[in-house]
Amino acid sequence: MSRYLKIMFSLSEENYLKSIFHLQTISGKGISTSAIAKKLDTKPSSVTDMIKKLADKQVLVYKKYQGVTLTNLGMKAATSIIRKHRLWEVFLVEKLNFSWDEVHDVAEQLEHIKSPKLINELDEFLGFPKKDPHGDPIPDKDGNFQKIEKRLLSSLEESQYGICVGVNDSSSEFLKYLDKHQISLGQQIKVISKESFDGSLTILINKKEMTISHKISNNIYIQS
Amino acid sequence: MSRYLKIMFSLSEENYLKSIFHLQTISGKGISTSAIAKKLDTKPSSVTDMIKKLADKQVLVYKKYQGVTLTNLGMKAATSIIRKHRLWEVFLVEKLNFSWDEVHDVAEQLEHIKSPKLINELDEFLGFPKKDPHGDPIPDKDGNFQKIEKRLLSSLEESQYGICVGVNDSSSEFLKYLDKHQISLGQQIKVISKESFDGSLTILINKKEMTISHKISNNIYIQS
DNA sequence: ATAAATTTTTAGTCTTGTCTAAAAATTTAT
DNA sequence: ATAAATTTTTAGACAAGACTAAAAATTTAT
Repeated sequence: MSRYLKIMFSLSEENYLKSIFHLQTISGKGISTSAIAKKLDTKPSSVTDMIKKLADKQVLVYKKYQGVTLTNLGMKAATSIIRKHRLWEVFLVEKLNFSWDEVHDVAEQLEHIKSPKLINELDEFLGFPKKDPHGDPIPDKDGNFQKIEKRLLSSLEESQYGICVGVNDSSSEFLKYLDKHQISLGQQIKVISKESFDGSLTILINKKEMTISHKISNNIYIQS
Repeated sequence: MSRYLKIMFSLSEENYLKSIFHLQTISGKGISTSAIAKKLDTKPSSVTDMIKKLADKQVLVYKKYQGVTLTNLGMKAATSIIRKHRLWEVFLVEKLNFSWDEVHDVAEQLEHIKSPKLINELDEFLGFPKKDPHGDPIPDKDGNFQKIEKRLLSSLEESQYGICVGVNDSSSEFLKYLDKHQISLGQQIKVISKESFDGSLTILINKKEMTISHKISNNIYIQS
């Protein structure tokens, strides 16, 4: 048997776990109180309180003033929430006519529904998708997911190219920008020139040339 | 315009609204504090507190010691929650292989998801169903739903018959009982004899005779 | 290496929704 | 019609999760 009892998490606890997981996949190190506070749009003092609760529940390791790290248990819990979030996103886009910039808020709610049968049946219903509408990998039932080696578009040099495979910023504003300029997943992007002064790129996409700022290219993931 | 601002309800408030609505459709009169407490498995004192809050929000009328009645606003809010609950039940049974005794707990969670687009798209995706898996009518976008004139099986007399159109008790135990004895929606049921002493019925269903207690026949709805 | 700035934690408060115990009102019974 | 039983409300407390303000620890700067 893999576990004796399923620990239950409150809505708030789940949001903390998810945020810490995301911060951890980017920055490796122990995650600071203030980083979590910023991500969750709350106060550092509130984070300290919650961190203690989660440490008691064995999902993370906490040493005063030194930030936190998820334990294996915490990683599993976080992955399970992310699996739910991304499967619901696929459902919303593929079955319910949502566009990729509309799914996030609803998926944030749906990810907290507790029912193992629900999520596994949904997975099957959707044909066991491997990626969500933003190109992010969907963990399977056991929490495993393919690490796609992706780079930021901003890291490409002149005359290099790649396929757009994901976005870093999933905000509605950014996704609408991409739609407006007809940039979507799976498209080939070639760098025509790179401006060293401000990092802006002139790219070839859809047989059209366009110039994008560093802020844009720094939020688009590509694969070679 | 039908309204200027959409009032938001907490999870708890929504559960109160739904319970009061259900109690009101059965017993007509003002709903007592203790009836609500029983339905929600909570204490009367807690109910009094919540009732005051809901009265402030104009969704019900409350006079001390006299029970409560939903206002039109409250009816609308309750109907909207019931619409969501029943649509999700259809989804679970028709798309995700849930049986009718498994849907309730999950639908209780899903009914609180807030997104008008989500529920209207789901409605369309399911082909605008008119009834949920237990035979209960699904309110449309505007809150209207067909009142099906249904009677309790227990009210039938000898040699009368009807079609099974719904259940009063949606508990998993009761639904499993029905499954085990092959009683399902749409089936014809004929009363062979009625025992006046304990109200038990001998019925003909599926070309088979069987005897059921009053408690069972009092939880099955039929239509002539 | 010590002072200044920043970050983190603590202590105490607030809100939501619940509870218990006791008081008040209502209903039922004699 | 008054007493007894029941129901409802009030008052005060508690847990979760957040906040503010102040104290403590750490990091940065001189």
